[in-house]
Amino acid sequence: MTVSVDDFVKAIYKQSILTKVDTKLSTISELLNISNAATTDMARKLAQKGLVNYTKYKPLTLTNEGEKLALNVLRKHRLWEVFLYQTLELSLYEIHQEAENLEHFTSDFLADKIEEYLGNPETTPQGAPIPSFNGHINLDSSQILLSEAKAGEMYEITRLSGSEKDFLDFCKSGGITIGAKINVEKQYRSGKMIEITINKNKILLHEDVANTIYVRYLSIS
Amino acid sequence: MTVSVDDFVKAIYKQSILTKVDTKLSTISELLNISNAATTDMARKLAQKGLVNYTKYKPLTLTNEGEKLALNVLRKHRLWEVFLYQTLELSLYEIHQEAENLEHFTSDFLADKIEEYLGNPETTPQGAPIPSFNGHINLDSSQILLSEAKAGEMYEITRLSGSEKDFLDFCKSGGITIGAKINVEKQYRSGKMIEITINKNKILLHEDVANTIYVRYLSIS
DNA sequence: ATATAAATTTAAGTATGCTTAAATTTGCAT
DNA sequence: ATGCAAATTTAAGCATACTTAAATTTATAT
Repeated sequence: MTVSVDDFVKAIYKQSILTKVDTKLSTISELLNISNAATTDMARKLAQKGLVNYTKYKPLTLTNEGEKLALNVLRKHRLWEVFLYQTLELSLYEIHQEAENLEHFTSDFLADKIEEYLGNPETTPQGAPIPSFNGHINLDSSQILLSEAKAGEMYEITRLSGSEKDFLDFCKSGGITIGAKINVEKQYRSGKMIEITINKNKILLHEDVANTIYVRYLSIS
Repeated sequence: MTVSVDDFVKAIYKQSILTKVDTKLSTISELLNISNAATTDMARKLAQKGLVNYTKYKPLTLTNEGEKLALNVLRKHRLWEVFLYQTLELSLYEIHQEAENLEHFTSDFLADKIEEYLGNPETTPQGAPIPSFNGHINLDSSQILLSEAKAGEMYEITRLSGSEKDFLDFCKSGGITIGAKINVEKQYRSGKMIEITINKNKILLHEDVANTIYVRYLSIS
């Protein structure tokens, strides 16, 4: 498969698990930064190849085959992230950038070797689950988006799914790291903001940010 | 740069240091397994980009810029080879295959990190010198091709430059490894063969094979 | 129900990196 | 020096992965 095909199925996959609504063609165009015409083109080609279900004017979904490919690419991406973080000590931002390139040119054989070397890690340093070689992925249902957390309750941060430098720098400086305990102080629904405290520090987050942070409910605070 | 461009300048570079004669266009076509028409096309495009010196019907050479690019790609290739061999314990054949893909998608930044992690290795497991980040390469003049070695003299194997599975398997099973001491028994110039002994074992090699093995002269045998 | 806005598709065109076939140039042998 | 073979270039064409602009379909609001 080509880089474009990998990225295409990966985009549909990520979008489909992120939001439960159907994946609009234009959403994929935006994610991949290509025109709608190019997306239509690709959708037709990949339908032909049996990777995408495509009917004119309808949302895009992956076939089983397409999902398998997406998970395979995601697996390689995430194994590289763990490796680059643990072994070569790159930053959270750097590992994403490098893995984005390496994922497309990593054989299944090499991915297995990396996985073995790392001791079969379950998640990346950002807390993302790593699909197994056979396409299984651990979608932990106890994790919810921070934007969906209840005010007055305590949670543990389990995953930072954003990959932008600003986001990761902000999280680091604010103590928003995997495993950190937080209190959700208030949800400003109309303002699309959420107020949390970490180690007595108040932090106000916009929904866009809270939508890329996953947490797990801690019953007793 | 694209994969094709990387491979093109790499092919010219390798060819130019391997043989001292001018690099024919058709040689590059063969090495890259593309048509002469495609090579002509690429040569014109890369001349335009300042990477290749190209005049119709004349041999191909690299500009300084082109050589720098070739050495940069070679550096990444060879750093990956060391890494895959030492850290992930792949075979000599496997490391070449994987590095061939990874080399094109490795940032200078990542290459530096790998180099640092490995402790600034001088050569690959096959004995090939690793160019430095600034494009310097240690072309050890004390090394000669086995095919040019003198009968009756003793040599040390310093490099296996072939990358085919059969070649590497043959070398391994015959004890032809980096650092091994050999005696050159006879040069069958007309038959393009050479007879050597390693650990009392006689081995007869064809010129094609002897041309991918580098040795260093050992004065006292 | 229907106009209109939004989303999507179609059409035409571009760059890259190839192909094969035909034309041309170069170099070597006599 | 010339004529032929080998090497190279030109020409025409193809697939991929895009672009913009125009046409069409779908969804929404009144």
